[in-house]
Amino acid sequence: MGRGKIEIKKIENSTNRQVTYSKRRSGIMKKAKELTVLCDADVSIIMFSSTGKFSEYCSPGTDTKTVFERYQQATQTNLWSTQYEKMQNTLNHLKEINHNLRKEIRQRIGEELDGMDFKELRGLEQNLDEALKSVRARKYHVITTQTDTYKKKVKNSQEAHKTLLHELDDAVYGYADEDPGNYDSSLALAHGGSNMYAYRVQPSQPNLHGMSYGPHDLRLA
Amino acid sequence: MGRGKIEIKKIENSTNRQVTYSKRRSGIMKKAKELTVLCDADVSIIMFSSTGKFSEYCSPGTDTKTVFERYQQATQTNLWSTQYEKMQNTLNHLKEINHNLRKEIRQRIGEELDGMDFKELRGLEQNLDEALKSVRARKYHVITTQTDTYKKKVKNSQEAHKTLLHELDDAVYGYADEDPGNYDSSLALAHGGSNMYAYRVQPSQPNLHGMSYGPHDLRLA
DNA sequence: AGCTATTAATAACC
DNA sequence: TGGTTATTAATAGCT
Repeated sequence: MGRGKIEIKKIENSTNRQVTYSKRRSGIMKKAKELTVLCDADVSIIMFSSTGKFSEYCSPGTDTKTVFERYQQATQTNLWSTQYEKMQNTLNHLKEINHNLRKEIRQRIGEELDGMDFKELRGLEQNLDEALKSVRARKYHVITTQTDTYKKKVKNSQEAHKTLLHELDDAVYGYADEDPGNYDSSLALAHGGSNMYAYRVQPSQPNLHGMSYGPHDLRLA
Repeated sequence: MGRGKIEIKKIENSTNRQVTYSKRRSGIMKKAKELTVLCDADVSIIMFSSTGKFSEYCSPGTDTKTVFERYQQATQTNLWSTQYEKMQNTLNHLKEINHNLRKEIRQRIGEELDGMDFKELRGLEQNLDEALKSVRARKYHVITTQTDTYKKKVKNSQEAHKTLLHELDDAVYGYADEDPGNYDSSLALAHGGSNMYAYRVQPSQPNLHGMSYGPHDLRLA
């Protein structure tokens, strides 16, 4: 269809090749558009010229990504399956670990003990007992340190106070100072805010519902 | 180009539409082949008819996947990055949760208490104390149940034994029976296998090193 | 699926 | 690139 018939073989003249590419490319694109409209089809065309110039056509009403996903469905060859599966496996692995960690915590809280036999219960009991000792030791360490710190603070304040008083004595007038610090606050802490730790398990129960990744179901239950 | 000019609008007659699709499709595929040869181009065509029938063309010397990767390069749009990022976020989220769960367990074991203030330590102490009570209660429940079960078993065995002896008396010859059951096993359990629970934390430390997903770094630390 | 009158695409030219 | 035109190629309507 031209001034002369041509043989279908590579056009060696580079300029001619470019010209022909350009013209025939628009021809194909036009045909694709017509097919899309006439036959209500979804068409995706991607092409690169010999010089690497990129062109594409995609039917309106869809997009290249969608077409490509349908293509993968149709050819049963998910090009990303390897990556997806690895990720999925990792996610499942983490989920399982998470589950186990949660279970362990529940058991350490004293819940969900039904599945445990005597041996395990005995081990847990000993373990908790030792933990309790550690926590108590640490608690006493902290309260002692804190008390000491306040003692020192008070002592320093008192000395500062004395010094001030001396300085005031040296001067003509004498003022009364304010309370140098709240010595009792550590004890207040010690008795208030009971059972604060109980909330700790709560933030470990994340809301991961409704997360999904297209064809692969990755909801985290 | 036909017996009459046609308007470029959807062909309502389903049969006609199918026929036209089929003819024009082969026309486009032919054009694509010619373009490939004449102009040394890389072409990928994917199409779906209105009935969902899939067809493709791809220039020899490349493949759809490669073309698609070049397409992504050309358009600067990694179509999977969104999905990857979502997954990555989920993985990071899970990792963080995991980390927190582990930390909580370590604290419940009596380790890593340095960062905790007095209030928290006091809460944890109370919590552990209650847990310990629950575990002990459960332990006693289990051992009691187990002991009762064995008692009943032994009783039943003894009665069976008696019955057998009576039957043997009725017969002419008398046989000595075997040990009817290991009554002591529950007590053996009670004293053996100490601290079995201590190993429990171990399997919660998975080896997830060296996992990666191409351009996105998904190692799980 | 074939046939063919007719339209559409395009090779060679500017 | 973009336009013109002689010519070939695609295809609409029919069987």
